[in-house]
Amino acid sequence: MTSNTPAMTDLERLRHSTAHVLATAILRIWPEAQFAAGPPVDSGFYYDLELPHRITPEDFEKIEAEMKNETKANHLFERIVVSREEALELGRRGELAALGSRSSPSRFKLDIIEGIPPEEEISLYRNGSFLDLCAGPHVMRTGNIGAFKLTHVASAYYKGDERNPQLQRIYGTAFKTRKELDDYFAMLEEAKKRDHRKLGKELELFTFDEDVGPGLPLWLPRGAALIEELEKLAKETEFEAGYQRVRTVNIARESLYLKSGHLPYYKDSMFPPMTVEEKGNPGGSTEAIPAADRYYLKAMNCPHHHKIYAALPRSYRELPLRLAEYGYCHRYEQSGELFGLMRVRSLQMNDAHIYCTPAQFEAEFNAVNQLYLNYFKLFGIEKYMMRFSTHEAARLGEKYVDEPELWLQTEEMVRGVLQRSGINYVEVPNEAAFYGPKIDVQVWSAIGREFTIATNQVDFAQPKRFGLTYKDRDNTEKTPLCIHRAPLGTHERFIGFLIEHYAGNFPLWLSPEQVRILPIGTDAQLIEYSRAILNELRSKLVRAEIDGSTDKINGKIQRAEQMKVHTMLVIGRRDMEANAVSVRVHGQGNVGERPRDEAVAEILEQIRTRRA
RNA sequence: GCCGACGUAGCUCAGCUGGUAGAGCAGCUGAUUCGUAAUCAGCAGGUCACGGGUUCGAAUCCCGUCGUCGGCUCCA
Repeated sequence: MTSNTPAMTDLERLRHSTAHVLATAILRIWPEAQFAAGPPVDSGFYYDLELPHRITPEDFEKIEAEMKNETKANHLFERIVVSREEALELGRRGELAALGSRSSPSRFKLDIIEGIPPEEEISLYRNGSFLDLCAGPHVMRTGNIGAFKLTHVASAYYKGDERNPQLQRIYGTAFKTRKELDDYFAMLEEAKKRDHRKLGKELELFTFDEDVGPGLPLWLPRGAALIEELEKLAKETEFEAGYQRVRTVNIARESLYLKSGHLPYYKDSMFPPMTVEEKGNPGGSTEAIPAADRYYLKAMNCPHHHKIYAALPRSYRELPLRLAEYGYCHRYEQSGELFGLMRVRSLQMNDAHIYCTPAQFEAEFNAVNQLYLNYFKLFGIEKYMMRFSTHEAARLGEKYVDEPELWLQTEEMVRGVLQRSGINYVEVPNEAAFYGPKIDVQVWSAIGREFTIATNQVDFAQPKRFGLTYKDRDNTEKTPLCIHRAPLGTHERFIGFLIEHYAGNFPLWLSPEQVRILPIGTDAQLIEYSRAILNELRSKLVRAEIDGSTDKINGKIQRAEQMKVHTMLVIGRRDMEANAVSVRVHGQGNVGERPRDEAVAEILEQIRTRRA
């Protein structure tokens, strides 16, 4: 609210105005409330405030009633331009974000005024007796706000800095019409059904257990099937693209992470080390052995991969060298950050490191971006955004390795790749990895949450730290560039995303249970026929099951549908006699009788081509 | 990590202002020849997250711990 009239959509304008109405209502009930910022957000608006009374959802009704009074009064939103001195004076008298003069100054508003650049105009908005520091814009009158509702309370640090006081943040949403508001809440209800945590439980994909630990998912057989399919996809794709697979261990000595530079930059995100005392020598030698050593659980694969690079002398002829691994990493995320599968402490990354010469960089970096696009096409992901994160010169040596020229040089290379390939991207300063600039890919889950699903990072720092070199054409040793990439992110987050993306209705190739055979009745001959089909499918590596329960056929169908089994083969006497099966597809219902061989062939083809 | 809310059978949930727990589904047993979204009956299943405290008495009140969720900072 401190910049010049920012561009706002009509809906944002309406919601921002609702935030003012919210503040008006709160002051009617709690006149001592102090307000900070109240902007519109994607799903509505919020206003941050400081108040001794803890606002709970039970207070919402009362607050909404006051808000209603304010919209009924249909006050004009009046814009008033003041001088900096006038604004400060009003703030000192407590008249900003207030209904009139108060004993205590409007402390947050005063602080906000301090932050407004001197050349910028300072504006206030008044609706009825409520006056607030605000850049606007607003709707004409409070009565123009069609329908609103408060949704939840949360806490937030002032200006998002944990050293600042914690404020109460009240969230709400608003629309032009009642119907749009109702539709919005109906949509939220629908979205809840897609929540990967709910579906993960219902479809028996994964579980968390207190004894195992927070943020450490256990994959049930049906979830593990999803993992295996993704790995198969990645292995095939990467093999074709010239990657080589490697395998590395889960722990390493402290010295590895000191060398990589992770420890100073990344320590907070790693599990604390374990101290190992080497006792004696199994070989029986009496020679002294280093006493104690600290080992860390690996939080990333790169240092291990660098060691694999270093294991052999490298020639320019071998480059680009692409080392890939689906390694397990462990990161000590803050407890408050954990969120279903989307934010966990143990993760399996679709990781690879590409070592290349500067001349090869553009082609390699671009190939990785293209890999993303191919994957997105396969999964039908249409909405995504590439974020190009760069360094901040002021934080060299602290957040970023102190190599000013290399930063500028590699950032320019990445920018060039992006521009020449015509990919849509946004550039965000001060968000790079400590070792180089990067591209993150953001996607939106069905619930509307934004996630970083993939990453493509340049690393000019670690190869040097590890002393990685290659013998170039001119017989000199040179340091390669390294690209860290994870197009499918981690299994945990990617599968969490896919669950919501498909609402649990996976395409056949991914489906945890691809086919379920449902015999009608328990006739011995029929069971034998059904089992023969089951065995045939399994011999072709199809994840097929048979429902051998004594339920009636409707009951069997119900259970299979509830588990979202992709293809159901209903088999009765009629089918058996015709050497056929009746095919039912989840989401489509009965698609009719098919000759057995044809039905099997069709299933295999659909899996082979990973058809949606 | 910080602020707040929540934590009852495998799952979804009931249990009012304290009087030592209930349903449906799933599970088990038995019966049921059933053609495209639930066949019937019986049985079994809970130290009400964990640990303290208040009380004659606590799933219900208080404190602590753990976990989950909504946010804040952070990230794949």
